[in-house]
Amino acid sequence: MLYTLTTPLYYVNDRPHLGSTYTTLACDAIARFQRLNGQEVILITGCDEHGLKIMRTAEAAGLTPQAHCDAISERYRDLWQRWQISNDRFIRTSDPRHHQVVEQFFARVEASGDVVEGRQQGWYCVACEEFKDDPHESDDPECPIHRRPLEWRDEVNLFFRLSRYQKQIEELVAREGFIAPASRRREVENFVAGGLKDFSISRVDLPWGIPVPGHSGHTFYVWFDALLGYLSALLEPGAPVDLDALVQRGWPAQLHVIGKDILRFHAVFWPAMLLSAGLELPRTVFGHGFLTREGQKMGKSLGNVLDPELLLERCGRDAVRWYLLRDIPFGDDGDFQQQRFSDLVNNDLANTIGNLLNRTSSMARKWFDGAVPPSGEAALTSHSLALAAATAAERFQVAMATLDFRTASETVLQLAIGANGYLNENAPWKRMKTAGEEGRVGEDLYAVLETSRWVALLLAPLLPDLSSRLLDQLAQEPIDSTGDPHSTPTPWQLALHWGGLNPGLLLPEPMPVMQRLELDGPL
RNA sequence: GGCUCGGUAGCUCAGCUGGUUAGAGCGUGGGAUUCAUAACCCCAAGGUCGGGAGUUCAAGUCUCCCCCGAGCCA
Repeated sequence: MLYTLTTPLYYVNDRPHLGSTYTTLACDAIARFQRLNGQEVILITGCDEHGLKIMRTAEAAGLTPQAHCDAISERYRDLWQRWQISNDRFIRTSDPRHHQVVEQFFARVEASGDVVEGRQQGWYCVACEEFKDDPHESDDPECPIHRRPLEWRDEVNLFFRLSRYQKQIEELVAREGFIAPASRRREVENFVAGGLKDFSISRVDLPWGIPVPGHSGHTFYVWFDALLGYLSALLEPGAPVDLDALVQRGWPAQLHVIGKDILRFHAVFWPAMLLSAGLELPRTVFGHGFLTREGQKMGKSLGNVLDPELLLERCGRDAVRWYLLRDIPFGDDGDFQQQRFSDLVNNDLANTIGNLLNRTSSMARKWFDGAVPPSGEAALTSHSLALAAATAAERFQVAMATLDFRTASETVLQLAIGANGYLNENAPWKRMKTAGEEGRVGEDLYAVLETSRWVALLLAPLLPDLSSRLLDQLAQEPIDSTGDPHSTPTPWQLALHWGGLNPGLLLPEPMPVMQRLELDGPL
């Protein structure tokens, strides 16, 4: 079975920010984890490019909308590449084939009798691309979110008859596991319980959009078109556009990962649209929280925006991934604190995990001819570290499967802490001074080296780079979490087998696998 | 205004269906050690679990009221 998961299709209004990077990193970790376990994964990301806001942004920059979208979407594509995101697709809603998908989808919705004309009158926020119900002062109303003036609109639009799906959506939304984390479910339930209203799916006089077939002058409302990008991303290159074929190509998605602000679109409007078109519904919609910085909202006006490009350059992939995945409960809001960021990276990655391997490897090399020592008793699965490793791997699997990156990370870390403790307890450097203890020293070192190998393996989906550097220091092949599916047990699963490290294997000269972060001045 | 979600050690958070002296990591202080990226290991201090009332043999954990923060809807 295919495991399809999606990031949002990011709106090309502006360059990528940390929020979208966070979402994308998390999805990448999930995708890698699933692949390691043998799933054939399709990780979809991309850009949402239509709408009035884009048109105006482009105008302000003196560009055509297309040129503007080309430029921004390229930045996204490039950024994800530099973060080594293992996305399988990158869809742009200005793609001509996406237009065809939208047309076909609309035809189905229309055939279901779910498209009606209606008059839409009210105050409109261009930034939200939404009508605002009843602003307080009608003289000079502004958007409460964007603090920008609303524009009066009075137009005849096409409406999607969402109200017909009241019952089905109620059931869907109440379903265990559809909306995650569960703490967000009630809000959506209440919204649905309030009665679903038909919503407009077209705009008039908006040239930067996909024309609605059979309704000249109308283009599709951005959201209607954007959500369909998830389908377009699954099209087979070159083959004719056929919605029915998508079932073979990975639809329905197992998981939509989104920011909590767009939960409603994904958990209410989107499923109703799919029902209308006779397509299957996604299994889970996960709304994660937002990031603040040192307790404050990030924003241009405050000038405290954390730039993902800068973060990548100055701190590297592993550091940022670790901090975001390990320290922020996925789903909750999180606060980026620089001190904590460098504390965690230095303590966990450089000191605990990196140094563990470093100290052990150098002892092994010094006293066992530069190689992995004979395993002896340490090869037994009843060895205390073997047991710890097995338990950690089990917990890790459960945590990752439930998107609990925090617990998963902590589990790996605890394994490394345990191994460090084991070394201090058994003090091979002391034992080595008494004759006849070499055997025991070798066993202890073996057990710790083997544990390090497990640490490296478990880190593969979370920190693929550090994982390979650790494995490299252990003279092991890196684990590929980007490629084609493997039948189970997969190479990764097979590698997670106590005793997999071969005694006698020559160890490379120890080098720090993780540089400590020395950040002077704010990022 | 209605609703939702939070309010647990200096910080970030765990605490399942109520039950021994409330936990972890970071930070702080002390000790031990030298294999190692001044790293690792051990120990300690620090909490009237937002406030109040109630249910119970027993409440951080249930009920009600209030306060604070974030958000959704008006």
